[in-house]
Amino acid sequence: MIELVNIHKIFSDETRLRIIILLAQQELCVCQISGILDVSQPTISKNLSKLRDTNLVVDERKEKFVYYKLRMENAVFANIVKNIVDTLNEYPQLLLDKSRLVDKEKHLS
Amino acid sequence: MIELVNIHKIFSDETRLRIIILLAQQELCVCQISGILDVSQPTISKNLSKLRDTNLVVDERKEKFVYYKLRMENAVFANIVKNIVDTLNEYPQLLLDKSRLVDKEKHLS
DNA sequence: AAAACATATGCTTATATGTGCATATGACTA
DNA sequence: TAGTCATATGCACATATAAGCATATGTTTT
Repeated sequence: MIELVNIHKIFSDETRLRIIILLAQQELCVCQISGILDVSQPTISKNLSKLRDTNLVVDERKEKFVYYKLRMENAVFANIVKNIVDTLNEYPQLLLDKSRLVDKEKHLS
Repeated sequence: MIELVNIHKIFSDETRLRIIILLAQQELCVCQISGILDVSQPTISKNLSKLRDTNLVVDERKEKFVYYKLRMENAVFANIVKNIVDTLNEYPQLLLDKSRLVDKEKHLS
């Protein structure tokens, strides 16, 4: 019950929601998320810490960067993420974030 | 996007969550909810007001009582409610609330 | 080893939010 | 029409939470 409430609290912040949906596309490091969402590095870092504390992401260092990826073990969490991703067209901001991610990926190739 | 966040805020409070799941069983008046959940009347009333302001419940007066029932038009909201109701066994408090509701109904017959 | 860089964290401030208590409101009833 | 009852609301208070800024931490690279 408390866990149920806490999961919904996680989605009750716009910044955190945007981070989660970005990570639903692929794993990313702090500076990539900060750049794509145009949100300060400490804000991203703190939100990711909260997600890690709730066991909703895992982090892994690769050279200079710390990459975060979603953990989908929690069924409630996974369902909510899936529902949002499946209806992404309804959320312009999330679509924009996703397109920015894709653009940045292109520049790498 | 903001609406998405607001829906999740609705579920981010234990009292409100309990009210919603109770109402998922049947429509109820303020004093019934207050009695079943053992939460003060003003608290129940304020939470119901918030739900009404978000268009998630409707109220209807019948004699001395004001009955509230869920509105299921919002797909995001409806999905979350359904997921919780479908896995109610995982949430002892919600099961207890439901059993208290059933008990009170029995006394009426 | 030192410098540079990515990330994490402490502190502060602003704001939001939940509840208790008292009381207002408004409809039903005698 | 008064009184009673169910519900709503205003105010005060406590708490939670998000973000900014500065800076600490720790790893990599030269």
